[in-house]
Amino acid sequence: MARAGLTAERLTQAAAELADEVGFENVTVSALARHFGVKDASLYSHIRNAHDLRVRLAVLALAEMADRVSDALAGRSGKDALVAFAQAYRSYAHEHPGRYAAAQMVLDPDTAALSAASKHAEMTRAILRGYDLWEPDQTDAVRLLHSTFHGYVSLERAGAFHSHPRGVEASWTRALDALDSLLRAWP
Amino acid sequence: MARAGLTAERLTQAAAELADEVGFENVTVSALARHFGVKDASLYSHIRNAHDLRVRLAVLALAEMADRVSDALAGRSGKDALVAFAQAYRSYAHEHPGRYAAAQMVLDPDTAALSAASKHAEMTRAILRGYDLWEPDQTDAVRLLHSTFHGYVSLERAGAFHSHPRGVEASWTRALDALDSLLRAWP
DNA sequence: ATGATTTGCCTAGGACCTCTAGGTAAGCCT
DNA sequence: AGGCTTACCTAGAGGTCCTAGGCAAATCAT
Repeated sequence: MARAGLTAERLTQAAAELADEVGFENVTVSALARHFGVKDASLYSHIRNAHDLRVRLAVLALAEMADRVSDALAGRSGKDALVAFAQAYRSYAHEHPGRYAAAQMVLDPDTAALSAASKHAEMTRAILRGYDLWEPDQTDAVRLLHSTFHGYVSLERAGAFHSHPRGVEASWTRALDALDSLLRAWP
Repeated sequence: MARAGLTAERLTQAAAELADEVGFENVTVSALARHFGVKDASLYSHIRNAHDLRVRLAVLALAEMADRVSDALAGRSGKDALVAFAQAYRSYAHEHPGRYAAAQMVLDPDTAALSAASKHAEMTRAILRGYDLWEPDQTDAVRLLHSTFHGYVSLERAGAFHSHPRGVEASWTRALDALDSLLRAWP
């Protein structure tokens, strides 16, 4: 009997691919075991339980997003940075719907602190260096940007914008224009 | 043996209460059957399956939200309407977290069309009558507002804002100010 | 190389959820 | 009171989650 060579990392990676294929809610211990050709019980020496698996997946997704956004942001500032951030964020969500859904999990504070979630807020803050904003306006703006990006992507995926013919892409571009002008003239 | 007097409506209502208590993902056919003191199988003459139950719950939540927002909007315009809409939306999400989560379900196009989801976009559009916006800017603005409201509430519930001491309430108020000024000077 | 230890995957099995098929009895109608 | 509809039942199959305990493969010590 050859061993499958399972590790928590390989399981998490496979779970991420599975999530993008069949949706985050269908990432189950059983499905993952089937994928590796082993029995369900075999996974429990690598992961604590199903929730643990999903948390690991969420942490992976958060790290990947942070990397992408970080790359996109390099060497840019002002509106250039804003648009680059937004595109990187949205394209990740489109390419990896399952991982993106995982990244929205409610993590307990300890896990969240260790994850790349904090890096995210930090990078949003970096965008604002190109604008004339200082605390506490900066924090308010970070929250507004994050909310809008997440909200847009999540409504888009839920099909909330299909009822109207206006192109989703066009509205997105206009939203970024609007946010840019808002940041330049913060009330 | 007295009958429990189940109907699809009573089941949906109970499911809504259950969702707010234990979370949308824990609304199961079994839990609902336990609540009424009947066997699981008894529910299947009223609902088609577990997914059907959740869809009914989502439709209920969408209708409730539409009612609330509609009430809040009555007789207001401009920033007054914007703030009223936003407060109604956010307070519903806070008071009924389980139903709000249900309302985010991806509904198939037919169900979505029949539900109050369309009424939602229509009302957002009503806000904009107080501002000087016309198509296609109006649609873009509707999408931006909806995204921001949903994004803020959903990140707030996920605990994304806890990492920073700045009050979540203060940022929300500032976000509404910002959106108002954005709508008044749409680029 | 051989024996000892660790560790990866196994079987067995319990608890819970979903859903179908078919049966019994409660309530309504005439 | 008899008949019809329908609300709820029992029985049971199949899936997911997870624990306990066992065997064997890989790794390490001698």
